[in-house]
Amino acid sequence: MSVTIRDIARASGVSISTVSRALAAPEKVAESTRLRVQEAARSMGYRPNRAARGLITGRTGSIGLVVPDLENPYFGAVCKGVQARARSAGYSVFIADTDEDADVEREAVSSLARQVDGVILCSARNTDAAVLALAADGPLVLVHREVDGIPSIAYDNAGGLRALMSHLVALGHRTIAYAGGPETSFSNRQRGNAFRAFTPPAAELELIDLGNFPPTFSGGVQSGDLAIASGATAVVAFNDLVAVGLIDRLTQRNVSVPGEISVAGFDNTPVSTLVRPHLTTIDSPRRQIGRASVDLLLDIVTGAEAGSRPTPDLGVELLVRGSTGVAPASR
Amino acid sequence: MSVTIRDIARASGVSISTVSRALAAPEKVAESTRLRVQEAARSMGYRPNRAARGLITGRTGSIGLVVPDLENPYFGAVCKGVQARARSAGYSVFIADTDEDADVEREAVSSLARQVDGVILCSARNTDAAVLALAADGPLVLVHREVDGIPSIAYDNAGGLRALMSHLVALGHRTIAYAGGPETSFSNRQRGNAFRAFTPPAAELELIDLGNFPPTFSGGVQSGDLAIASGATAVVAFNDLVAVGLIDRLTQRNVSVPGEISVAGFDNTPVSTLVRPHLTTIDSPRRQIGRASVDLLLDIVTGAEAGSRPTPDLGVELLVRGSTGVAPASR
DNA sequence: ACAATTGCTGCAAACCTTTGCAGCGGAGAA
DNA sequence: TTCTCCGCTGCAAAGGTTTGCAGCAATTGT
Repeated sequence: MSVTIRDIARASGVSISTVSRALAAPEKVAESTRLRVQEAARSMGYRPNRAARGLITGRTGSIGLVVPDLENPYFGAVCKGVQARARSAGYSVFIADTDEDADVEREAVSSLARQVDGVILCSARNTDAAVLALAADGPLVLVHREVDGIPSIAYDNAGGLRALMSHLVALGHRTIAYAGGPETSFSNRQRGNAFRAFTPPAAELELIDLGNFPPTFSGGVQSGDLAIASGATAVVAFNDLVAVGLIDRLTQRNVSVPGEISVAGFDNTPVSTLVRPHLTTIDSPRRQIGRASVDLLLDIVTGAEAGSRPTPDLGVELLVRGSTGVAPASR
Repeated sequence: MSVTIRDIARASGVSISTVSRALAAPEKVAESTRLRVQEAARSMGYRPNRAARGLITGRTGSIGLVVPDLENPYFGAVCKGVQARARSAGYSVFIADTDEDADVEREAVSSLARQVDGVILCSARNTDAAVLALAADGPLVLVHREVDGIPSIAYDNAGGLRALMSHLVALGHRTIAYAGGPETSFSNRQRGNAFRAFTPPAAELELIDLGNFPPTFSGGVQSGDLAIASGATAVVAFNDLVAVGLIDRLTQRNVSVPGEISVAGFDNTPVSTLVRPHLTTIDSPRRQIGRASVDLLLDIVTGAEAGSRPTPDLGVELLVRGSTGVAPASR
């Protein structure tokens, strides 16, 4: 069928062990032999059988990635980062979409765990206990979620939110509302906590919590009327999509953005510059998150000593665009 | 380390062959034995070693999926469809993102081909010859692309375009422009050809080709000024993103949509209802495409006789929304 | 010239599962 | 009772690769 190490051994007149070494550990083989073998392998189009290799090494050369929703460009970007980094490290990646379902998520992680070297779990929908149980199936790295004892990658949600708040306060806003995401979302908890804990340098500030909304356009629409009723002059939305929905509703009700109410989003997804006004938002380094999670996972898998790799800078950045402006003198 | 078939054999007092059969071909084993073995396997948490199984069966239980851009929700949706169907058939899926690069695409397909049972290649960026060469590496199914001799899945681009054109003509438009996508895109060729070939039942029609644009928001912006200059009262864009960029530019130039110019997109991506006016567009059955491509691939892999499965209905649907309206009496 | 060392290479086992073949025992038929 | 057949089970080989160990030859040191 396909060409094996044995065919190459025959063609180049050496044993299969030598072929194996010539390809995998070139320094253990005399240069002349190595060249001969490598040339034979090349010309015969040899590709190692990963199943056979995996059988003996116990490693598969692939990793698993579990995300809640592939159709969401946010996770698409994370996937791209994971993808790219894994490829350059010689790994392939299994991707599983859970449709935001905790059961599917558990099933996906545990079935993947048996056939990969490690799993990256993105925005876990499960409880801490369930996640902990999943970690028993094999190396696991969490993204956008922290659970005691499991390595994870996250960016500075709180810092981003504070930057946004400072920006709004500087524009003169004194009554600011937060349109939250799903109650169970780790990121939402971080953002919400940072919001409630925000204390400006000097000014008196009224903070209003509008409640929890689905992290979607229609979630934003829902929050729109509450935002108007609240009397806030600025609203921070859980993410860009919610912000866009919110703006849509405000516009429908003839409330001008940012003239009467400023709106800001989170994540700098592509949609943020597709709408008018363009969205002020926090840019989260999604691809970098993907890359960093692969690095972390592979360090664990290959047993690299902790801290051998510098912690990547996963800083966030405030992008000021048209949807935020100076607070109206009065409403 | 982990529990193998051998451990179960010992625990249940049978040979490893019997265990293997009890789990894989239950009818070949006496019921009492089967129950005993299955219970042991369950309680010991046995999971078959896929590498070992793959080594002997020559099958991996996984498929590969190669897409141009995971961050594009269009492909995200296709991935979801592939994903879901593969899972229910007991397959896992490797996903590779090529960043729209033909070289990366070839590399991805051929490296994946060695470790999966078959590959689904979405919107191939390569030439026909290169795609044909890739098909030699193993079972290959094409999506959104047709190459002689390679099985493929596509939906009715031309039919969708014609439905759109009829809609516009019915609204009184007599000068219609097409803002094309990338020259190398198969879908764009299909849509463009259908556009140029369109012949309405009765009316005199002027068709204008605005040229090729990147399939992005800024591609749409680029086409905006050309659209205005062309004198067309309606523009069909290559896809939703181009349509949104186009509308954005028209709005900036104080051309009202659909008052002065109607705009329509393609694909019904989520963005089509995020903007105002909502986009009239052609809904393409993305998830269904993903599912159908898995079905086709697995039929090939498992050697099912051709035609054993009914051809799925991958019809498209015209969604009329706010961005198209009656043609202005004059401009 | 001999011993010790070093650098390469080959042998063979191991990884876990599937599967063709043969053997065993029991049931039914003659 | 004896033969046949059948259902169930076990043996053993096979699949491609890696790797510890041993062997071999050449080189270096004395």
